[in-house]
Amino acid sequence: MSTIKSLAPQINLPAVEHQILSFWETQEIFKKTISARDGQPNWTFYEGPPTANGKPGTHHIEARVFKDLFPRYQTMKGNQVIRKAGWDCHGLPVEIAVEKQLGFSGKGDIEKYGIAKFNDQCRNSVQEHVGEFTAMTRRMGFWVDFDEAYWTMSSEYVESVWWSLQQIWKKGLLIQDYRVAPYCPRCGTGLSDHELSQGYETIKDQSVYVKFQATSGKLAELNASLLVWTTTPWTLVSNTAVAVNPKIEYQVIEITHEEKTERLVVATNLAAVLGEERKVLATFTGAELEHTKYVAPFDLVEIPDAHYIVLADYVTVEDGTGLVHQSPAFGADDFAVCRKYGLPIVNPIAPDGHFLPELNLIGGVFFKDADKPLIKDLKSRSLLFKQQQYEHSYPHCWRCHTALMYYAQPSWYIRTTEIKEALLRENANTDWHPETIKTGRYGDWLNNNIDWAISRNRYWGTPLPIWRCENKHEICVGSLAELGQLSGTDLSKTDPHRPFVDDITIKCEQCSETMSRTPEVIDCWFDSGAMPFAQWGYPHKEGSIEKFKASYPADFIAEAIDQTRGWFYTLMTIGTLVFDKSSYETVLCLGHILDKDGRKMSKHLGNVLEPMSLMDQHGADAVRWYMLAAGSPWSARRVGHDAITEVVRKTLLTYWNTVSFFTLYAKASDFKLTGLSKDTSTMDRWILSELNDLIAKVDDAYANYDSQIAGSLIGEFIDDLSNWYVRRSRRKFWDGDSVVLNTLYHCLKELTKVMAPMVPFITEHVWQEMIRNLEPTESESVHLANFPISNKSAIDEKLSKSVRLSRRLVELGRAARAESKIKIRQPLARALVAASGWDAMDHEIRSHISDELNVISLDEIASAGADLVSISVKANFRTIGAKFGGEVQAIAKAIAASDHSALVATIRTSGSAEIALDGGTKATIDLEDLVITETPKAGWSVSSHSGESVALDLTLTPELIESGLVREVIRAIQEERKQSGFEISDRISVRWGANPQVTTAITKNLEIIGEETLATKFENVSGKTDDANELGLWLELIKNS
RNA sequence: GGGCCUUUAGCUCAGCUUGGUUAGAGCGCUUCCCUGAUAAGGAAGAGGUCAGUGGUUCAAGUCCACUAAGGCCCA
Repeated sequence: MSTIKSLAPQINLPAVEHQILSFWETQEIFKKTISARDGQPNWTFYEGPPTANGKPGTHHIEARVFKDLFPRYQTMKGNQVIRKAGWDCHGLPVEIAVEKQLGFSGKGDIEKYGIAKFNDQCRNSVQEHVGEFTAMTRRMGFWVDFDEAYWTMSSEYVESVWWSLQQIWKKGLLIQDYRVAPYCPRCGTGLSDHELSQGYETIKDQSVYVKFQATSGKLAELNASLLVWTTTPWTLVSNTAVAVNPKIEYQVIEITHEEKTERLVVATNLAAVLGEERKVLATFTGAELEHTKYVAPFDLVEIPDAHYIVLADYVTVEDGTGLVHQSPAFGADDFAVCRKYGLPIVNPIAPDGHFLPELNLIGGVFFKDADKPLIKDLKSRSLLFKQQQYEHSYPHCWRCHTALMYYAQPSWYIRTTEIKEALLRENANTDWHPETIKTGRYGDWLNNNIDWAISRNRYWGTPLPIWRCENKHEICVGSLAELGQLSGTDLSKTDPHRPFVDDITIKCEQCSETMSRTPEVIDCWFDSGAMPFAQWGYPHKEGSIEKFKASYPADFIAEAIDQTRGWFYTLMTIGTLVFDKSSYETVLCLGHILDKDGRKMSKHLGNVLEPMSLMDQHGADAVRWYMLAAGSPWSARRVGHDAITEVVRKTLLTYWNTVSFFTLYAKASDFKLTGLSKDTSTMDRWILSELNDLIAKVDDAYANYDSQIAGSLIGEFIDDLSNWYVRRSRRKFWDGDSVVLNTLYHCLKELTKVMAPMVPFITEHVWQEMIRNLEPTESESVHLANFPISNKSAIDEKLSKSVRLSRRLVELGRAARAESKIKIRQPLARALVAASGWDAMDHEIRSHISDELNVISLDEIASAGADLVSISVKANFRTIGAKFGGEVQAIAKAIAASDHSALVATIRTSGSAEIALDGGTKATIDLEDLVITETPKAGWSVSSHSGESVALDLTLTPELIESGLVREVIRAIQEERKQSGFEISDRISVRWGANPQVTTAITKNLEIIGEETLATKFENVSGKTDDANELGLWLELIKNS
């Protein structure tokens, strides 16, 4: 027979959490939550693998809290939720970290060092950081299976990725093309669009207006020059053409500039750049200017058959001159236009970002540094019309902050534009939280979809499995086994990374030439987007096909908003490319975590909250609750210590103290668990109604991925339970009433289960210390329990409303008390109440009001008689506005001017009343159109709000004063008991002395005082009043032995 | 340059979908009250031109337009 343990109200949450962590581990609770659901429906969650290239930050906790809550909830709902951890191992971030560590400054250093050794370092770096992520993940209580974690660098993962690339290649969607793409000259690699978006910085550049002398057609006859504006003077070296918009109007304008007469061509709408005084010599449409030849600004590189005007619709008159200089190697639009005209694509810049060394003037100069000498040269040849500083945001490498260049380069693309319709279809079927992302940010992105550049000229990544021969025959390999067969070697033990795969050659089936691997590795975003199948090694590994089929697509994924173009996109796209179906059905898209001042957390600002110490200071539950329930998960939120402390105080400790309270009194009264009693009070019925309502609503909120609503509902219930149910039932707990103890126990048990997915530690602690203690046959862990089922028949909406009204009336009464300056300990004879809903309020609820306000009787205000009550009335604009529209002000005025008592009397007897308006018209109003406030006329303390009033009769009789004194005495003795450190059930003897008035009160009420304070003996020590309190009372308590 | 979001008390945020006449809550501050579970609870007070301007309406924090500041995303 277990006896109940009394749990101290003080609790060290972080310390408890460490105990719980070791309990979970030794008992393998996580594994049991999964094996217990064998044979039950799968609920699939995909873990988006963090890149293990640095220490985890507090923002990593955010997504992981949500990734834990819903799987825990679904498990409690009876589903099997398999959770594989994952690590994103490849990619530039890892390479950069290693480069830094080794003090490298570019690709040359890596190749000198050796790719094999470098990649080894990358592998080590990943393993090192994974340790820190694992520790943080464990500490926060995020349950994922680390033993079965997938690593994107493992052979089976890489082979699976190869297989998917082969599928895409077979569909003709994996191709090599020249494209102008953002390129980091330092890293020596192109960047994908989702990488690009992370690195915009605002910088100042020199923008220049340059004159190109026309040499053919009408413009040459007019001796005019094209005026061209550019923010990238270095691209003028490879100027190939000038684009105009065929529909825009252009003018030849004569001006005097720097004491010379010049004739310049600009778009009519932008002619203002030439100054105020200008003479228009001719007007052309852009279309008329096509093929006009001109003299190129520089003659440093040879560009044959070029330098004429071309037409392009993208040219606008928003800035510049309406004539756009074309340098096809360095601009995507330029490239497309020049290709259309069959113009050559000439690139004078080497892959390291420096101009080719053999060039005059700027040979060997870094592209960004070439602007100055080039501008100087233009000036010396009088080709520079004007230059000015231009501030704009320009893309930089997101890792090394080097200014990027748009650069024509051979690159491998996945033709995602070919499957745009399918992507839009899949997106339409996806359940986004919040919903706006679907058609907003993400939908826009899909609508403007461009082909995915997936190759990287780097080292540490999944090698692109394409082999080619001299004659451009190519083959895409889907596994090491296949590669071994083609190359005629046993590769089963080969690491499928560079440089090992680079050495493997194949004999071309078509021409017998040697095929070697194309040198690129792939975008690591492809790796993570392939995890739905690659995590199982699909389709090569044994059993992977079944496992994949059972877990595709995911029911649920969750990440922060920056993944819209990252993982959310690659996951959906690869799924659609390979299986014609998106990889997930529901996606929760979270806002970012900011510091307490609303700034992004970053190392260089020094405002990063270190997650481990945050959790060790406040507890992981507190951090979890904050992330889940404070503010909207989808908007950016600030995190600071104060906000988390509040969670502890308000929610977690209030919950814990209610538990502690229960155990204290359950122990004191030798509690027997009997289940819910049929013989309950209104208060019991009320809290059980609230409980069942809570269960239903939280169930709903969790099912809809709304942790914020779940959190606020739970918070309200904890407040109801602790600050109303327990507070109002205190007397019964003191008496050891089995009904209230069982009701409270039931509420706490169900509440614990409802809260468990959000705050798994403290609920587990309560489960072990209280529930398993009383019910040893209950499940081993709260996380193995089923989610409670709401008993809908117990929900009593009317009762709930009635209790809410009673609590509002208590508030009003307390305000009236404060106003009157009469302490609550002093009983009053009577309070009068005016409120709709009072009639329906049951006797017990009314008694709680009189108890709280310490008044002997409580009556409806009408019973006080008409002469005692004054009535005031206001228009209820909401109903009157709906009924009368424009007349509302006139009616309100008429109501205000009417005899309020008479108006109310009429409506109360006949249901409606006619009131006359200023213009002679009449309006019929009824009770709902009025806000009635009834207050007593004199000798009362009154408080009113929204038509509800409580009035206190302030008359004090000698009897009332005496019982006030008795209450003071009881309170003083209780305080003294507490001070003396007595147990709540200790019996005591009281030695006392007091002034005559108090002495009379005490001697007349010894029995009551004794009952309340557990005092069995009283001894009046007369004359002992030297150190009496303000009441004139002296006390000494002795514990009975 | 384009799109989206935010702007309400000293601080953190509700309220806006569905417009209604005293704009709420928490934290912090002051005074007081209650209390044999509580690190809690309650009342009162100080603290708001609901970013600004204009419009729609009998009535705007709420709807519309524009502007500003901040943020995010794209170019």
